[in-house]
Amino acid sequence: MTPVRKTGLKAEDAGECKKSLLPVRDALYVLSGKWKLPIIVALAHGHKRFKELQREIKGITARMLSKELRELEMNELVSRTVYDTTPVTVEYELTKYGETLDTVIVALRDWGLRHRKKIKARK
Amino acid sequence: MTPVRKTGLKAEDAGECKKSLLPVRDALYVLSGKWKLPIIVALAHGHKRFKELQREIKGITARMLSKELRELEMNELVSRTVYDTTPVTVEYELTKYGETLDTVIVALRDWGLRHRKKIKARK
DNA sequence: TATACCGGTATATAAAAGTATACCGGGTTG
DNA sequence: CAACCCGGTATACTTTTATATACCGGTATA
Repeated sequence: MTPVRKTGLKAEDAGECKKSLLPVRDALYVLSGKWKLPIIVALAHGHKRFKELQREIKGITARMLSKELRELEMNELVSRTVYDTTPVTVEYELTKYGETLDTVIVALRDWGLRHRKKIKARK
Repeated sequence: MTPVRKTGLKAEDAGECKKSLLPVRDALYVLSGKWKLPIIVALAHGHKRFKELQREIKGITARMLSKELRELEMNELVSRTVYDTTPVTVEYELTKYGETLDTVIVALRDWGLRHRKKIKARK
């Protein structure tokens, strides 16, 4: 007896499935927190400065923006470049690697859209 | 000038992208919390009773299991069936709809695996 | 009769995540 | 000289999320 599907959830045995829990967690962790997505989306259209981001992302405090940017930077999803202008300019940009999140964000969006419709429909 | 890619992050204009933030959030919300994934994975191989789940998912308390199952049930990802046996049996099962999470979990897993490798490689 | 299993709930607490607010040095503009 | 912009940090606080622990009624088993 071999699995019918290669990638499906039920196709894999319990051991395999449990092993995949960690990578899934890793991916979710990278996107976790209230502000990561808004930041990624804001940077998807090109580099932005700190204050630009803060103005564009409604409601975020400097503290959270700074913290989340640092985490994204540590995961190499975002790059930080300091320009020695006056006053100093700091530019944040989605890295090439950061752009690979594309796939997973699209998957989340598509399922999310479907879910929204379902939830609305049942009222 | 039209976008080169149809589904990519950068392919869409700012408005479109911001709109997609909500569905992405919805999808992430459904998977949010420490125990949702472990529960989904445990149920991916067929129905389980409450205590079975609790035994299988190491470290979860009855309170959290109960709470997370209720949330999954509200989102129609999991069904709850009470059998009038003695003692009473309560079975939880992934719904057909719950199985559609498949795609997004696979996307997360694949990116997560890639990310794991990257992080390990740079040490 | 005592003990254990089932499927939970209630209460209290701890830990994590997010917010509010003030402040910093360096530079520029009025 | 005062006020403002930049790119943040520090401290204290609130809210959310998760844990620990005790307990419940009903039934079966020793």
